[in-house]
Amino acid sequence: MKAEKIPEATIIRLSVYSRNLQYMEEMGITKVSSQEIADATDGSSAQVRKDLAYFGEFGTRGVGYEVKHLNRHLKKILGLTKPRSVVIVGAGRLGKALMLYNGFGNRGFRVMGIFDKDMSKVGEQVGDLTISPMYKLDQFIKTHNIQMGVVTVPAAAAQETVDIMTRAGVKAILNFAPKNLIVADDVKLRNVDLAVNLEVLSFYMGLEEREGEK
Amino acid sequence: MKAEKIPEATIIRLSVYSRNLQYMEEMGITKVSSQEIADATDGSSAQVRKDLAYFGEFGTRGVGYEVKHLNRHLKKILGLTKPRSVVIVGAGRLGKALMLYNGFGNRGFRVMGIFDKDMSKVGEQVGDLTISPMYKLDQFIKTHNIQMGVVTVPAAAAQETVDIMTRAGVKAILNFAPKNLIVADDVKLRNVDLAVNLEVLSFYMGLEEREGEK
DNA sequence: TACTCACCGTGAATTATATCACAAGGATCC
DNA sequence: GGATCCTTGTGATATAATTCACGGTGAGTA
Ligand SMILES: NC(=O)c1ccc[n+]([C@@H]2O[C@H](COP(=O)([O-])OP(=O)(O)OC[C@H]3O[C@@H](n4cnc5c(N)ncnc54)[C@H](O)[C@@H]3O)[C@@H](O)[C@H]2O)c1
Ligand SMILES: NC(=O)c1ccc[n+]([C@@H]2O[C@H](COP(=O)([O-])OP(=O)(O)OC[C@H]3O[C@@H](n4cnc5c(N)ncnc54)[C@H](O)[C@@H]3O)[C@@H](O)[C@H]2O)c1
Repeated sequence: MKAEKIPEATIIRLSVYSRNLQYMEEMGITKVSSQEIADATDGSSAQVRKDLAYFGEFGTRGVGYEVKHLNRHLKKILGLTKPRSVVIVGAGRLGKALMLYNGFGNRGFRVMGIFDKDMSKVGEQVGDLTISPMYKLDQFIKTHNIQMGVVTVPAAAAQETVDIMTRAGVKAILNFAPKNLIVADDVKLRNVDLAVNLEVLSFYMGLEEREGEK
Repeated sequence: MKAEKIPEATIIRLSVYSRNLQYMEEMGITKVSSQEIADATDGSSAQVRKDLAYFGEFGTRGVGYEVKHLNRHLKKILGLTKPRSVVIVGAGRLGKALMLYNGFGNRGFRVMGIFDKDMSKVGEQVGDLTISPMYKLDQFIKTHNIQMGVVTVPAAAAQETVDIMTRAGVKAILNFAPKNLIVADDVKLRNVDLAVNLEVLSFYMGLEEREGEK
């Protein structure tokens, strides 16, 4: 792999390519061209090839890519070959929905625990896990060597939650709370913000509406 | 407003600025500098000013911005002054969680209906709405002039769902299904993909691990 | 083996986005 | 009312990402 810095947009696309290759694999398709990958993921074939070029040469000139082979490499690049252990903190509506989501497991992510502060929820069964109290979180992360945390607590509690997680050793966090969180440099943080997504859509709708007025 | 093309990244940041200005407003803070906005949203002050500059001049040199005034303008830009009506299709775990989410309403989004194909779910109460059957969706969108759709059905059903929505007149779609959807040019689509987010985190964790090996 | 074809891999050109740095201008104080 | 701050607004500059376009190379064919 080249030492070059890789755009995050490339990583996002690799994940989407991999998902589509997965579908192709399941459908029994064995070879694919950069153009076909582009069509399936609405991008350009040049973009597909550029993205892959950061990591090596996976295709055969004049032929294309072998679906299984390419997907195996993409999964390797994305770190999906070794299982990733995850905890969810905040067993509310969203936390439980994520807990019960199947799409999790079949990509190598294992939800090992779900935690909540509310003692009336502690003990409740969610899928095949039981909601645990917050005071057990630190020890749980250390004992089970948890690598990733998902934050589904209210915004006001999000910072204290990630502080506990990172102090215990979590190295990556997916945050659903609408709050800008602060983490150490060696911890990777991503925010999923529903409101922001809706507001971006709302902005573009506004543009169309103004067009219409003219 | 200038006719220039505005980066999507700018729109995303404006939404985040607005959220933080909202908090400031609620805390009684009346003035703020681009630097302070940058600190709250981890960006740079130059970035904040550039973003705002696409839409006009909102500050006072030597002083900064009036929180209320700036936030009012940002909301206007984002189209949050007129209420946006929304339907959710797919009353599963995720659809219900979104339905019951408060963060929706206080930014001008009104969930007007929730639909599902499964007749055993139809009639069920979710918050103050009742789950409706799919055959009513088209008429509902037309009658209530629904502008936005949220897709929380399984991937296999996502394309047919957006087809119904767009044919009925929906102009913007937020899709949670892990599927690349096709929509007409005048319909704005955004995808929220949990798996992609986790995989991006996984990738960066992989980089750290390789560092460690050296 | 030689010839053709198809499609990858990649440097170069283009376009987009972010940062820098400073002149412009309003507020405040004497 | 003039001098002094301070922070905005913005052109210029730097960096990053995408698209273009074509040379290189393996596969298939006869
Ligand atoms: N529900 C959605 O559709 C949705 C969408 C986008 C973002 N979000 C965000 O996700 C978060 C959760 O949303 P939700 O709808 O599931 O809310 P919820 O109120 O249903 O769940 C929050 C849970 O967090 C627990 N909690 C509160 N403080 C805690 C603490 N300090 N430590 C541990 N647990 C704590 C609560 O007991 C509760 O069970 C919120 O930040 C919300 O803004 C939700
Ligand atoms: N649950 C999560 O945390 C999560 C996270 C990311 C993405 N997603 C995606 O969101 C979608 C929903 O996930 P979920 O966990 O809520 O699943 P779910 O199975 O709980 O809910 C799906 C709902 O859609 C309904 N449905 C199926 N086909 C339909 C059709 N043709 N028209 C209308 N309704 C139909 C089903 O009856 C069901 O109620 C899936 O595409 C999933 O991949 C879920």
